[in-house]
Amino acid sequence: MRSPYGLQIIENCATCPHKEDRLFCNLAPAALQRLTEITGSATYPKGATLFVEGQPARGVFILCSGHVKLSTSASDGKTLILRISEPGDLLGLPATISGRAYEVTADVIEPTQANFISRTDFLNFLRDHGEAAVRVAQELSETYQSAFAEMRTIGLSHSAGEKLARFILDWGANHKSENGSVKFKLTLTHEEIAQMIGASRETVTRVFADFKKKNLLQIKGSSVTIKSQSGLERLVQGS
Amino acid sequence: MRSPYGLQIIENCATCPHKEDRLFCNLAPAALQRLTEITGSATYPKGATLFVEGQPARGVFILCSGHVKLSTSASDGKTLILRISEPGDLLGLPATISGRAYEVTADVIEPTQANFISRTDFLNFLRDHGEAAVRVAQELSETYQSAFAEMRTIGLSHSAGEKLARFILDWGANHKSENGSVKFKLTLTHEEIAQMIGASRETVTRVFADFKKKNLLQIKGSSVTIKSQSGLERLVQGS
DNA sequence: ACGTAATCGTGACCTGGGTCACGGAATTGC
DNA sequence: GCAATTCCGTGACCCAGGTCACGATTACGT
Repeated sequence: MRSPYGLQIIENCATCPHKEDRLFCNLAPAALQRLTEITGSATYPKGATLFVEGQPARGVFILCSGHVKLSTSASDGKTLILRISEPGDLLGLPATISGRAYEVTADVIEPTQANFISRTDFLNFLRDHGEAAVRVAQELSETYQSAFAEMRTIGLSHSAGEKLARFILDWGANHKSENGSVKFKLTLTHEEIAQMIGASRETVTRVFADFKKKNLLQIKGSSVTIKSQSGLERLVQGS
Repeated sequence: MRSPYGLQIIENCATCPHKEDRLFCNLAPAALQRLTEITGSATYPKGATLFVEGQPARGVFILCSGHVKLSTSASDGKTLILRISEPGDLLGLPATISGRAYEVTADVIEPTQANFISRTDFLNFLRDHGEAAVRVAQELSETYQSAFAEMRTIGLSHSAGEKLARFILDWGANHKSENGSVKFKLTLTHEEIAQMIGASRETVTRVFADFKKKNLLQIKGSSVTIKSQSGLERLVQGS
């Protein structure tokens, strides 16, 4: 079965590749059963928007495949990208739980399949299954702590070079490729990277050029190779 | 009964003035009973530290009275103050739930009474009382969303003036005093304010002077009066 | 009250990086 | 495979605000 966007559909959670390592795995069978009953699945093309910052929370999305960009933007149009979500992530959790508005905007950046659970269904489910509620609290705590780490690197304003180095190291760690050497595809535009580290597009270009000149990185098209992990790490720690 | 620091001690949660509006109020009596069993109380002098960023989480603190400063700091010594906690707040919740290290440092800035619940006791309590777990998830979500709002104002770097204006409006909103006009005590040093908005001490001084000159504020010692709410609000919204 | 330490006020200076303005390279769409 | 768009690279300019330096004030301990 294929979606309109050439996306392989994952039939249900039992066969989902993220079954093992994610939030609601080893719950009691009854809980799992209930969960599948209240879950609806859908696919989205690149460019679709799951929800928008400020919109009242409708419910949570569980990312099955594809990538989604979470961002927030100021009145003057400036945008800050907070995270690129991976399959297995829950989107819109804090807003759904607290009942406030979504605090970020979620844009699909590549064809994506996601499950949806409405707010009321989800809250009832949690109330009936304490174990799941604790799991959710844990997930929230972790989200909080990473958002927080993010915030530190932006807030305690390091230089643009430091922030970019940190970003590359993080990205490399999550997108390790095969052969041992740290080489990966960086599918974001300079503009997007700029928005992730809180800098301008031009600065990103310049710092990349600088890193290349200093032999910290090698860049060919969208593929990046880290030539000197230690060099980047040295940049990250203050001074 | 008085503590060594001249602090009025609150005997137990039943008589606590925050009983009504806080996290674990209208729980089932059994849950409340269990909660008091696992809660220990203590008082702390100004300057004491409840926990330090990076330390493994021991448990949560419930602030009964006094104020606690939550901050994080970078290797180069720069500090970012995230929040001044008020009585009724839970401190160290995300770290305690997730089992990771405390993500902030909590320093007592005025004599304080706080209750403590150890991590294992707390987790067991949550598992046994699903309703409380949902409550905790809500609290986490809200903490997350405010931290997040904080992050936006710092990250989408507005000018120092904008950030200070926003800070003053927020502070004023939470510390409204009597007579209708917005006048309040600002018990923080310029240094601390600087750390809250991510600026240097001198800049804070200068912007304050500027606001005073523009008749937005009136400052006498540590008491601040907002002369033109609308003027400040105009500064806040971009451009 | 008095000395010490912490805070505040202000000027001079300097720089990181934002902004503007292009032209060239690379994708994308038809 | 050609046009249109989007992205990348780079120079010129500039300014908000960080840093340093130092003196004036205020708060605090004993």
